Amino acid sequence: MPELPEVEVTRQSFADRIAGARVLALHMGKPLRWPLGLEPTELVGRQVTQVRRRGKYLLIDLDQGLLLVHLGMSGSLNFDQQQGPRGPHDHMDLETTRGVLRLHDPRRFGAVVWAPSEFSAPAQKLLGHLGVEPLADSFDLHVFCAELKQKKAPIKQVLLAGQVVVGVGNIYASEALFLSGIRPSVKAAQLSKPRVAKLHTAIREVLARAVAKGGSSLRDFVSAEGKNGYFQLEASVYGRTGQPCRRCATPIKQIMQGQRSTFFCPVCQKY
DNA sequence: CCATATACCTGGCAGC
DNA sequence: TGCTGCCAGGTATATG
Repeated sequence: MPELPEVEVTRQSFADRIAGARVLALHMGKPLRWPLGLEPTELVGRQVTQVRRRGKYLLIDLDQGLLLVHLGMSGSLNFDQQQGPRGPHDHMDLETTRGVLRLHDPRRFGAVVWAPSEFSAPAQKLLGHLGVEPLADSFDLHVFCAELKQKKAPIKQVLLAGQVVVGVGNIYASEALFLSGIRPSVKAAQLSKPRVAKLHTAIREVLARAVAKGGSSLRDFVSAEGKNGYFQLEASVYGRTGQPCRRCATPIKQIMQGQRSTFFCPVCQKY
């Protein structure tokens, strides 16, 4: 489900409300991708100081240590004063003095991992190799260009890998490549500087616009406030196999790259 | 080190 | 109606 925009929208929907809360209890459901890494009772009494995001990870900072939360493919967070009874797919309840943060994740590709600091081994195992934040000023065109020059894999897969730039998942990779007129199968190193400049702009625009619109609602995404997003209503290529390109009316093509579907317009994306 | 395949898990849907 | 197979927003890990 969640790419950078959905994770960021989720963060914004509860960060201010949970900041300052004290942990009353932590209940975990079925096993997630990785074990929590400490006894849940150890967290009782700790204070939530802030909620940050790094790539698709949420960092819930406590006055001592932090929780790394990943939504995987099907996860969503809900923060409310009172929650109903836990369902079969609710795998974390973080009870605090301000409300309960609940993780709902049917496929359980998500994770909640405790780390003593963001620089500790358990945190760095997950965060250490991540690329630059696309919406930050540090996403520099010239650095981006230089990094792509060293990658001979197809540009779509380089974007998805997250080692150059984070947060671009399967939906937004296809969308950004359409906006910049790039064929997803082109090797990253082959892209011209002007073309990379278009891609750099497209990534920022598509992600920022999706955040502003509340994320995508393919299937079941909802923010922690229960609102759903509207981005899918205007996807240019994602999920539009065979439908006419919005710009030139040519049928959108679908191919497989690294076991993942890619969507593109064969006429508008030639570079 | 690099690029690609695999594994994790459940639900929804198309096709028979 | 009910079964089967395939597909789904991610990414660490294994494999070549």
